[in-house]
Amino acid sequence: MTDTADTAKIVETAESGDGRTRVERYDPTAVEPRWQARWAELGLHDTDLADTSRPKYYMLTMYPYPSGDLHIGHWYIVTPSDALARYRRMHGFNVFFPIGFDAFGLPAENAAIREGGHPFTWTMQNMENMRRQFRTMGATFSWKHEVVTADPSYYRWNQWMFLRFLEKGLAYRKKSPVDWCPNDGTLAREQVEGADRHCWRCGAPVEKRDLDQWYLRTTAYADELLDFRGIDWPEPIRIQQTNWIGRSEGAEIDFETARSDGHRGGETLRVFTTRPDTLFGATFMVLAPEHPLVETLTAPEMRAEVEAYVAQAKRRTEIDRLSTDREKTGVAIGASAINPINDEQIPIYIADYVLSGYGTGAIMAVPAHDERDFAFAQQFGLPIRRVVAAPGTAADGPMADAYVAHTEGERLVNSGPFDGMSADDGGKAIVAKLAETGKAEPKVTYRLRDWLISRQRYWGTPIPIIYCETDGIVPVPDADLPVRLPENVDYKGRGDNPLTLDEAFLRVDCPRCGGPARRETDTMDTFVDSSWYWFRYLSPDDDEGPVDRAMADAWTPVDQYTGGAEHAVMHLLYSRFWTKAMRDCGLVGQDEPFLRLFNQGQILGADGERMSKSRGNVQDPDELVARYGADTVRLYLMFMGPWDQGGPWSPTGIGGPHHFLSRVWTLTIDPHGREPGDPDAGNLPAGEDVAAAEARLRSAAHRTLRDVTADYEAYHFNTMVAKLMELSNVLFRYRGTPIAGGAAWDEAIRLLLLMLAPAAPHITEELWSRRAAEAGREWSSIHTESWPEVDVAATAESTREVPVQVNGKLRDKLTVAAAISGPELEAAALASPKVTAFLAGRQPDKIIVAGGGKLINIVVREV
RNA sequence: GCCGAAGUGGCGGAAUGGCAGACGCGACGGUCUCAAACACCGUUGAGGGCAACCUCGUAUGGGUUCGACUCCCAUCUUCGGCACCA
Repeated sequence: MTDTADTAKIVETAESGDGRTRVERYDPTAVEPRWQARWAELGLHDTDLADTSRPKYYMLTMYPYPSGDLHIGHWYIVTPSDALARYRRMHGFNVFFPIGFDAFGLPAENAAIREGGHPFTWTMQNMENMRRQFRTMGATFSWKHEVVTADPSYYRWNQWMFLRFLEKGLAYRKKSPVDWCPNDGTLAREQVEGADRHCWRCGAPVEKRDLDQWYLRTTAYADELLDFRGIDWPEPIRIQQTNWIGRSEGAEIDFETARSDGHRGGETLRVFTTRPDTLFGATFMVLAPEHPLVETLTAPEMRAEVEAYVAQAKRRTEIDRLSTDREKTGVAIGASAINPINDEQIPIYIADYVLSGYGTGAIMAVPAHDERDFAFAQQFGLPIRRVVAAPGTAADGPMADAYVAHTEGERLVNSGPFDGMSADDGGKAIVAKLAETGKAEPKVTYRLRDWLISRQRYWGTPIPIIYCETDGIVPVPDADLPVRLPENVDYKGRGDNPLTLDEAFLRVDCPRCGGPARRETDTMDTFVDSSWYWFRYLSPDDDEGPVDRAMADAWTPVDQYTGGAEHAVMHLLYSRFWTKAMRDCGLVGQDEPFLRLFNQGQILGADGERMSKSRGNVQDPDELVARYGADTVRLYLMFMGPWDQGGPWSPTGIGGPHHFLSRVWTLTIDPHGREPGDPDAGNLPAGEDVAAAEARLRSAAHRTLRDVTADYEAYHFNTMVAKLMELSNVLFRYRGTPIAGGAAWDEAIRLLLLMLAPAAPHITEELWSRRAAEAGREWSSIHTESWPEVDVAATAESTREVPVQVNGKLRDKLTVAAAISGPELEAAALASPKVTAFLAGRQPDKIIVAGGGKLINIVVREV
């Protein structure tokens, strides 16, 4: 890859009348498009996936939703990722850095309903605009591997894999409630507004409606998903996923309902508890309002009240129901249960703090040892009986709070034959006792629920299922895939799914009996698309299967995945699940999708809110690129702060990086220039001769290289840029002096450009080409260079500064030989006049030489 | 509410047990200029002092340590997620 044809000549510097040199100024608009075109022409970023001569590196960023325009948040994700991709290439890796679009989803439908267009058109136009904007960044995406999830060649494989999961028993159908508007059909969470829960479009009150829907069995992998061995993920994400999965060990225990007026008793009520040791403390029982036995158990005189409560609970959100802050509500249903361990009769309540989807939807309430049960018991005047006592605590007597935590030496009390056992042993013994008669068994439950993938919407992957009157649920045969979305749809300005009205789509012959049948009209959650897209980048046009196994084996797992922490428990967990499910279908040979994860922060609008068109707080990068150039915008985004932090967007300060790049430009093309304003211009610093100055410059350059390399590795881009600025400041100090343009200077410039190249690819490429031209070398891209090596010898220093503290307060700084010994350092510190003044004749009690002589602290008793 | 994260100059931030405020923005002063812009050099946490210097200071209150922005406990505030936004 060599070429000299359009390499610019170094610009002549001319003396102007005022004695100042006039050099060509840094003009990114002239430089950037030229190099972008050149890189594209040379195919610099099109990864050859078949090349095995170099080690592979799969660099992935979360693909964008084509919302319309790229905003500065997209740049914030991509810019450092691109810098890393370039950095890894300089280390000899064959880097794959693909891009695509998460093209299905709600906003496209909203636009279609609002504007009367088609989600397809809206999405395609947005993608075209975003592709253009991505190109102005100079990102090294491998465009020829692009994936668009709304394309039948992609979603076909969602359908195909769904059918494999169905065969494996990983997909199933179940009734479950949705938020329903009579005019606009199923509503998403964000489409339900206000405390009274009304439809965002038409304002109608939102109802719950039970629909038959498709689930994926994520819970089958719950234990495996808790195992993070072999992947290097941030601890907060691992903790969040662990808590989300929420593994609880405990027991299921059967209570029988008691005979009473109008009720014969004898039904089994199974509860799940993590605290079987507290069974003697169960003073009432609580069912979820949705529990199937509520209907049969409710006493006639309670029926009206219970039904009203059930209706009210249905309208509450889960967050609201689980709030421990809210006053406890509930209703006694007029029935009792019998505690199997002591035959005690306890009343049955329904309350919305018990959820039907967790455990068995019923609990034994132990107010003495559970905070929510305690609050409920207080509210309803129910007995609170202590059954676990910490050492020194009386077995009886009033309790001000639930005793939940465990204490060393605690014992069961008020628990009949189990009194005196530890909570742990007692729980096991109680379960074992009941297990003899089949009334209890040890059980593990999870907070994690199976994944509901059915969506009552048009703009998604059709679920490939046919309903036949004789054959029931019939999968679409593989040969008939993809089930395509019909193109002509009419939303009629409403939110419900137009597929349900499309006769041509709906009517189909049953693949088994040939009789009349009906297609499933639900489509898949868009999280299905994003659960495996990185495999498809490797073989986007493959029509034999979803993944090319050989490619997947060679290139996955992904080495580095970058995206927002807001995806901690959904997308990132679904992707892990999907990979494991694919593995179990024999499609891939790995357990985990992403080896290393990094969560970059989120750029908010200037108002501190999430950027969105409706808020009008979106920062358009095009404007900034036109004004400062892509390199400045890239550098500013990296310099703003730590990458994992994000924060409100403010362009204040973008002048800093621009200024820095201008200085790099000036240093490279005009080393001998001088500016007025510096009284020392042209002179070496006092006390330095040429040799000392060159040694100092080399030392600065190689220290910078050492530190910048560490910062790239640790993704500390803000300090990386700061260190390059420091080096440029050092170089500016030597500009116009006798060492400017010499060997040490030239080496420092070379290192500076190489270190800056991944972050600011255009200006470095331009300056690199000019240096080549000046030296009469043939051009080759700076982006094909190797990362330079640190000269450790050059970084050594003969003296260093040691802070001296007295009682932890800084009192002096000593300049000492770098190789000074500990005792010598102590002696020097004690000899310091400032130190002796503070000691005022007192003998030091202790002298601490910290960090191998990095700091000295003299401790002396205060008088 | 529950789970996770973050609070440091006028502003973005640096320092992850050892010199608080690197680097940059802004502001102020200067050089250059007829002038302005650009560029370049310098000053810039607060308070006190002529000065050398001193005191205070990392959301708040406590603790551990020779030494705490950093570790522990409690509190406050802000942000992300809570299963149909992506």
